[in-house]
Amino acid sequence: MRFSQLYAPTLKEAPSDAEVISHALLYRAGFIRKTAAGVYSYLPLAKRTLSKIENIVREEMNAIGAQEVTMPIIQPAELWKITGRWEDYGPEMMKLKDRHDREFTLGPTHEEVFTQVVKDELRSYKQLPVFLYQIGPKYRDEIRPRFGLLRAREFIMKDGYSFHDSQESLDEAYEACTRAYSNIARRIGLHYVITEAASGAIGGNESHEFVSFAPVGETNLLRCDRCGYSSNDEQAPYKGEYSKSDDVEKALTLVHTPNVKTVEQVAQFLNVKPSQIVKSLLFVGRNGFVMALIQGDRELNMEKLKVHVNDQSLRLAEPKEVFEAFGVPIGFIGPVGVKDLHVVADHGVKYMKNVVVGGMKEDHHYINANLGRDFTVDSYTDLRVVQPNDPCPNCGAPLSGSKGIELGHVFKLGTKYSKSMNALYMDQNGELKPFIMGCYGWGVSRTMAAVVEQLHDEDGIIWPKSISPFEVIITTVSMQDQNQKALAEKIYRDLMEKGIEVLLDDRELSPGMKFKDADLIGFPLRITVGRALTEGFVELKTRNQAKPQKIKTDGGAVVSKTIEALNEYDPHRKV
RNA sequence: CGGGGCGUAGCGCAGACGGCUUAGCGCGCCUGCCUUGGGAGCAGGAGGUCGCUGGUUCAAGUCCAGUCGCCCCGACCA
Repeated sequence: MRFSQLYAPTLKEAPSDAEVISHALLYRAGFIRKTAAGVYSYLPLAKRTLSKIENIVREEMNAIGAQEVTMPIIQPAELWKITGRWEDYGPEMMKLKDRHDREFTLGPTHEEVFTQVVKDELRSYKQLPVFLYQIGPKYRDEIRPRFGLLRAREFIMKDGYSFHDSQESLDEAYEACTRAYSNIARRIGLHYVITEAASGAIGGNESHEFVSFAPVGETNLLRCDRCGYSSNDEQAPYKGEYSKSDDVEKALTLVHTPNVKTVEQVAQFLNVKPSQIVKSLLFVGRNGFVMALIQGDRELNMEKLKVHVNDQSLRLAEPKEVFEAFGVPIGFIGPVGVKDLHVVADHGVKYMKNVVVGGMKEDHHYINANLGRDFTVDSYTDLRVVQPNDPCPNCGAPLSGSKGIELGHVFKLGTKYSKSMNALYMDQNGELKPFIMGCYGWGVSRTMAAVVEQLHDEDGIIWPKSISPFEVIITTVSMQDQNQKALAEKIYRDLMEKGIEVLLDDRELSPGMKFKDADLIGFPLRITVGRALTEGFVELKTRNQAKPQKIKTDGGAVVSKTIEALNEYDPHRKV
């Protein structure tokens, strides 16, 4: 490819809305343009990189016996109503209607469609297991798209689904996919970790995430340096101590706390520690309100609550809803005197005495409230978000925290979808049984951004060889110089003959602009044909190398040195 | 969806209190000359219904209302 013919509009300045480095660099380097909020167009450079990522994913999936298919993006609402996810997934789905007013969604994920396609054809255990996958666009109407490709409303994903007649068979596919994902991350050149994760709205009982390290990531990682445990903070169980109070129960008292709403404000106003307050949060689910109680200095893990009450549609209640139902602003909600309300508490609440809670009356809180005497709890569970320095659930050592980007997610779904969709096969004993299913996602477009987050410097992107749009760029310093021009052309042809993907910068531009573009786009290797040619040399420089090496132009060394440099190239290393 | 903010040339921005006449600046773009090792220089030039609709006014990018779009913060997940 010749740069003069390449559509790669590079920019000196980043657009003002680019918040994160991957967004700014992919934009400036001419990979992407924004079409709408959270919707991006992929230009030729991006298309090349995305294709390479897709091919790596494809090769690894094929290698474990998964078969590629393409399922429709448009899916009928009925399919989603069968499994109840039209409501559960609800607001996050892009919905549309056809001319007959029939409802559809642009697929955010494809469990229903895959199960539907398979259920009438796979009837015997002899036909199992089957593992299918596809690579294509997905649509999620995010509350707030942001961070460019990292949180888009339209994105490219590989999603796979496996169907089994036994847990052991599912375990095998799950293991295989985990290996495949490790290969993918390794071949792309990402630094990552595999963590235990929450399964969220996808459902199921076991789940792991592949998370690449990045400070802008939205996944909170918890890791144990002693035993190697790692987890998403949505999943990690709290295995620490609960502080137990032996204080004598004092008299319940309603106190005036004007305009004092948050835990911090209450603590300050009443001169108590946040750990002496019980935070009361109201959620709305399909059976109405649920009140959750947790010690004031701890964050509540909504995933844990959803699992505990077995309602994935659970969400934090709007202040308006709360006021309409209870006549109290959210800052003053509390468990004392509530009736006909499902109350769930964190284990820690059991051991607290003389706590501060909302007064269920505007501008009032109770002090010295005590469990059993003043309020009751229907059930207890672990509701805490585990934080750095909490003990490791495995070995008890303090956990450390870091941020990451979720790229891959594997789930053991079990029979959630096959049961509700009546997807049955016949086993050896002639019994009809629901498929045991697994589900495996990998974010392809997100991977491109995640790589940029890990591999860049002040000049631009530093692509790993495996997914760089081109492996080599040849920079012709002066297009007026016929010797330079001719040699650049020759190297260009020689490298292409060896199957190397090379871009020839044959533009009539000042050398500065060519160098800047090359660094910005981030090709692994640059061959400069310039002034050194008068002494019979060209220069060879990897993207992360400070100083170029000079190569004699005669004797075919250029091609061999190029191949050598590409093979040794490690984008993570600064040279 | 709630809160905050922004919409002026392809990009980044300036145009306070209502009036500098013809709405500017930098980058980019076009033409010519010159230049060719880190986003060169000189000269000339093109490009705007000031997001849209309505209102106030002798006069509106500028004030008001509505609307659309976008961005940021807020419990989202590939």
